[in-house]
Amino acid sequence: MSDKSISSLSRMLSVLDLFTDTHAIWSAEAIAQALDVSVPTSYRYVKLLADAGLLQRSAESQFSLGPRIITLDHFMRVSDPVLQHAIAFMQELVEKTGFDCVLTGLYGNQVIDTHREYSSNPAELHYGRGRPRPLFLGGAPKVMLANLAPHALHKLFDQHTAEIAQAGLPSEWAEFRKFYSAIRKTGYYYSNGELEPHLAALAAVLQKTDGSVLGALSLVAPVKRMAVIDLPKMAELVMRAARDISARVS
Amino acid sequence: MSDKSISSLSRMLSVLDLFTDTHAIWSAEAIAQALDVSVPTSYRYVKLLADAGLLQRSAESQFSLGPRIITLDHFMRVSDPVLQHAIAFMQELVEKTGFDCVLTGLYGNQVIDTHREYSSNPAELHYGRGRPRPLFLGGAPKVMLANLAPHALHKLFDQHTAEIAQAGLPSEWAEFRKFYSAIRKTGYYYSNGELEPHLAALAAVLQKTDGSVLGALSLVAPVKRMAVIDLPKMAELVMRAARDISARVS
DNA sequence: TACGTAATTGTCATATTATGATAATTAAAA
DNA sequence: TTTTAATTATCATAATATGACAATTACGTA
Repeated sequence: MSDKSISSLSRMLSVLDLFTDTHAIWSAEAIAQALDVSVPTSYRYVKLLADAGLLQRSAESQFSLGPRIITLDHFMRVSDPVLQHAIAFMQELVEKTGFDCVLTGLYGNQVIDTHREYSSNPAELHYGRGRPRPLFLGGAPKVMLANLAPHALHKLFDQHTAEIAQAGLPSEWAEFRKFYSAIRKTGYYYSNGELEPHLAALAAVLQKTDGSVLGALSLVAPVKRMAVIDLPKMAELVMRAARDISARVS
Repeated sequence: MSDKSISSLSRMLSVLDLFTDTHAIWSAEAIAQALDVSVPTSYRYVKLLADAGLLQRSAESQFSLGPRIITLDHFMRVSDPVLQHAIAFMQELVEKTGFDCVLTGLYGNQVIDTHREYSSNPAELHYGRGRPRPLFLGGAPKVMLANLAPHALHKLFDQHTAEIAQAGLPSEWAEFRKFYSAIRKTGYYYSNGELEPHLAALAAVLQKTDGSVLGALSLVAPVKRMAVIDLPKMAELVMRAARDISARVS
């Protein structure tokens, strides 16, 4: 690590990291400052990225993320086998329960929702696809981590000490492992107000026949609507759908 | 132009161009061939792009588009003012008409659908966000081009002679211009089976107060369901929504 | 329209680093 | 294990990315 001369290639790519939901527009000059490169170089980066469609000129000598991202995301969706097979089952779950249904993926250390089927009255003014989520809060990450190979889980444990403590999870590896092991045995996880105070979710894992994690399937609803729900029955529904999807993908 | 030594930066970015909906998975070796670089270099590219999250390792020493694209797309959606304001109006249109409602954007020479509100029985097993669309077919591109500054339209005319001919549009600039001018005056365009034989669409333009094009708003439905539709009334609905959205954005 | 300012692109010498050939290592398969 | 393929490391060299500076273009204002 240290500061082993960053390659220009990755430096150019790091321009994209600047663009977030809260800071969606950057000037060439601001980019130059942020990356510690000269202004002409910043313009060069921006030009190349814009030619590739990853950035676009916005009003007033500002730049924002470009249309190619939308297209690439489209390609991902139409060629994602999990998504392909999951949608029908998700729609069915929504119909049966009246709750929102969410599909989540685990990419390295990143948990991202990849699809959401909305009920007629969605649980909230929704985030939808692409929202980055914390690794240790909420149902979907729980069931995915619970089904990871032990060494993979241990790696995450070592890398995220602070986050783990903050989420109120055991700081001892043995305890930590037991916690997730229990979830795996249960087969689902019910999260009550963990990610957002007013929302509850019930999640089950999607996995290939070899046991590797494909993602997670969740039903999401306002906490107060959960009062009258038969949790085991709902869990059975979600787990069956998760198994069916998993089977289709394999 | 000619073959003025392509920079390594853009060559690396061109890796992304290889990934499409029909060819979503590439090996490092295939990439090396496609870009005409050595295999080690191909691995270098792939590694950098994967570190940035734009690619990810797929099974069996293959690579596919990565999770960062999903996140970036998410950022685009939550920070896109047109999308923000359009959704409510689109939902209302769907409710009133029972047809699907589509939001489209024009990015340089690219027409891309950016959002779709589905009716209870969607017009087709849908493409949704991100589908790249032809420039000269269908309603949305028509109304957007019709409201471009003349010089911008002329530029497109010069660059796409073949496509224009194939779409059955005038090959003379004067005629071509008149055609689009007429659409602009009408305020909307009704496309019957142009993009896909069984679909009809009615589109109106979204534009800023200075006249620049923001996008297009369309209602889409199967051709056969159009038999009983009062076209002028429907046009009025779409145009009003388009004006309302435009006003909000400005 | 012309002017003045900021934004953007071009030029060029130099240092940086991207590249291919080859070798070494790791991962997967048998 | 052995064998094969996949991936990374090494290193000399050619390629090119970079910054300083200048030139140009775009843009708002008088």
